[in-house]
Amino acid sequence: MDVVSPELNSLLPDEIMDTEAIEDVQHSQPDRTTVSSQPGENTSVPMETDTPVASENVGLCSDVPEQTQALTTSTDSTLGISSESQIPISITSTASTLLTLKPVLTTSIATTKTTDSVTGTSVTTSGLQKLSAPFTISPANHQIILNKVASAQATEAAKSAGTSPQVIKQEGQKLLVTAIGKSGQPIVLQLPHAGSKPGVSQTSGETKCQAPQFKVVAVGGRSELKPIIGSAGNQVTTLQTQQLKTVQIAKKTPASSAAPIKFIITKTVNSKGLSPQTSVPPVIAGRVLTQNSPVMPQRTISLSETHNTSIQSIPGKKIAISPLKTPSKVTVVSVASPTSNTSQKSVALPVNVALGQQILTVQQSTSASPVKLATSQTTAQNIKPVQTVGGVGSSQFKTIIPLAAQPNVQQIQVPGSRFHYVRLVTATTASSTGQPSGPTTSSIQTAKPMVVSTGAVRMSVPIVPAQTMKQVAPKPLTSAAQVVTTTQTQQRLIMPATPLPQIQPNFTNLPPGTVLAPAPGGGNVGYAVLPAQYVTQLQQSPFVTLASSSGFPASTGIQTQARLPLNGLSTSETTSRPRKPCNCTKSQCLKLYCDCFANGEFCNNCNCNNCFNNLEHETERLKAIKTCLDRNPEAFKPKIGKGKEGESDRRHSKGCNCKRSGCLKNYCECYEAKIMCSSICKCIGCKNFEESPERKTLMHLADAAEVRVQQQTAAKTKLSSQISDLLMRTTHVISSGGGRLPYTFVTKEVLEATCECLLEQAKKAEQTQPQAEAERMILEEFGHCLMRIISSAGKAKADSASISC
DNA sequence: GAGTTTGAAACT
DNA sequence: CAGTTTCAAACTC
Repeated sequence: MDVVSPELNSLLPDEIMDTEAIEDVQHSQPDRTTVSSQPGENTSVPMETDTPVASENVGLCSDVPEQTQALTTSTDSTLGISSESQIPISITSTASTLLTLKPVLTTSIATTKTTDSVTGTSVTTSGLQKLSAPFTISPANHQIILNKVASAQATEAAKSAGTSPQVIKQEGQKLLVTAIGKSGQPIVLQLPHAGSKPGVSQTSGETKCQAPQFKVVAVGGRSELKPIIGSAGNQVTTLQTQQLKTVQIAKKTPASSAAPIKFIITKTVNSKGLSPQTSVPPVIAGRVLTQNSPVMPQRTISLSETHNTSIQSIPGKKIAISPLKTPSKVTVVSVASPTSNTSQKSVALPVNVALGQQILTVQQSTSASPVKLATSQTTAQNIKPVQTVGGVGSSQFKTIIPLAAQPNVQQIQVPGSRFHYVRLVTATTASSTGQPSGPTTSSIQTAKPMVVSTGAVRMSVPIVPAQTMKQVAPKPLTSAAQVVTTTQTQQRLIMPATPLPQIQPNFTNLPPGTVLAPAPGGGNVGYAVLPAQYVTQLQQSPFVTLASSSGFPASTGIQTQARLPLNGLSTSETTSRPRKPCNCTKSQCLKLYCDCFANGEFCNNCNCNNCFNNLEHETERLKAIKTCLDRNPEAFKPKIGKGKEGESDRRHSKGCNCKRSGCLKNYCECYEAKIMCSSICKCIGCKNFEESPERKTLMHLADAAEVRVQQQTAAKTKLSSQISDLLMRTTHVISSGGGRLPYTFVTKEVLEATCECLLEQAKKAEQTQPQAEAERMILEEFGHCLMRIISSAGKAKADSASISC
């Protein structure tokens, strides 16, 4: 995948490549630089859909009106992140994050330049949420460490970097990082060195020469650093991931110092070229539809649409995604790579999050692009690995995405991708259109499919105003892209963010499917946590689906397809074992008694009564979640996690309390998770330990039973195959006529004739004595009849053959 | 399938 | 924190 070169950018239509759209926010809206956006501020402008051009690039742009959250390097070289004591950073991660940036690659960062001085590179992420996650900055190393969960780790990391950790709180500086990474994957934003002072203080000339930089370092693994360096001089250095995925920040060189700095962040995701084996070409989501006018209805533009042809026609499959005439909007692109081997994986879809004012463009690029990629991890800045981000041992895929003021979330599902993409939709906008949307509505205001061309995979993403989105069937696209609309029932995957000010929990504790609104006065940000099963759906479904925020039918199959790692089991383990439907009768599925609820899933195809664990009872559900979290902040974390440091085995986080089962029945959570009890268990009469003879016996029995089952299954399969094969042959023979079996000639007429012959013979035999002789005569006659039948059959076969010849 | 057992979750 | 109750899954018949 090529990165659009500056030259090429200049040739591109402004609406596409105009990086100026990523404008100097401070200039135009200086007062917006603070994070705290007032509620309702964003609501007027709906987020547009981005439609990527069919290419290997992934671009995602989301615009958030009036809300700028930019992290800029200040003149004093301190990093500030803005407003309200909390840094607007959204980090999503859990052990398995939906929008997951693979350990290696990871970070999707929306950056935009905020200062017109330009030199300073500012990293802006938009729409961010409150930073509940610890955020530390290491001035010495010019690093910002974002930690999702505990700050202790961040602190340590900062210390390891040689500096004391700092909390960034600087007015006017906002940082949005939409980084979705696995837990344990810290994201480090590396700032320009203090000495270089790339910030506002620099002159334009300095800008050009010195190339103010901002570095985004995504730490994929605990030990991996993925720094991304963006410079003003059209050069971006990216530490490439093992998967050859690159995050690039292309910056259009300003013609003059006065010109705003434009950034294009390009990230190569599963680029075809890089992963030729990939069966599914990378997805490009490319084009972000932004609206300048608050009243504009949402639009989804298909990638195949003609207005994108300019992009598509670009050789090298270069995609330039830029804010469409929305200078002050930010598109946050989340690009993640699912697994370490994900270079093989096909699809990465940009996340379109309606958050900031600035648009970040993500593109795939190749080495040929103006963006330079550096594979060396030893960048000028010492990047210290930081602690994990996200819940430890969290096995659930969760994505937390900042939401706009009155956000509604639409989910984008990408086949073949483990990422979940969420589109946030301002509800008020939808209502402002005055057009109620209904099922199968295809109007622009109500539902317009976004098509993402992924090469072999095409996705149709209906985007519908959240509040009016009820059972909106995806509209088939008739564009040249030949997008096929899924016939699958529209699924609502994410709950609209409703005010839930009290909830300021650790994000990792939130169950998937939860959208949390910001605390009062905390700004227009909310959080969306997406269930992991969506990922599965992404992988299974050839389409991209945007989830509506309401009217989620219980019949949809999402919940039953849950693939969340359960009880510490790997995803693969759970993949083959769909979660059982619950049978709750009294809890309304809003207590942890309910497995669905406990796993952060909506009930679906369950047998529960009076179920409130669905989108139709969002309020109740959110309250229940809050209650659970109040009671136990770890309530939604996986119970099975890593043991103590150095222990490789999984173990129950709390331990069991079994008294009668000997911990050898599924009543025991340890046993159920196929792990042994540990010292933290309070069980009585435990037999679930390594040397336990009972346990060994049980295991042997279980193994034997499993083997038996497998054998039986294999036998059944084989038998079935043989029968099927036999039937196939028979059918073929019969249908061909050449091999008709004799019995097929025993027609009714033949039968009657035979019977007549036998009766006649019997009459004759009656006159014959003894009886044995009579029977012999009848049997002989029967033999003759059979011979005649067979003879006739043979003759017919011969005739048939001769005819066919 | 109904009834029992079990232990986590919820409650006091 | 401990004891009790509630709950739904696991289990038995």
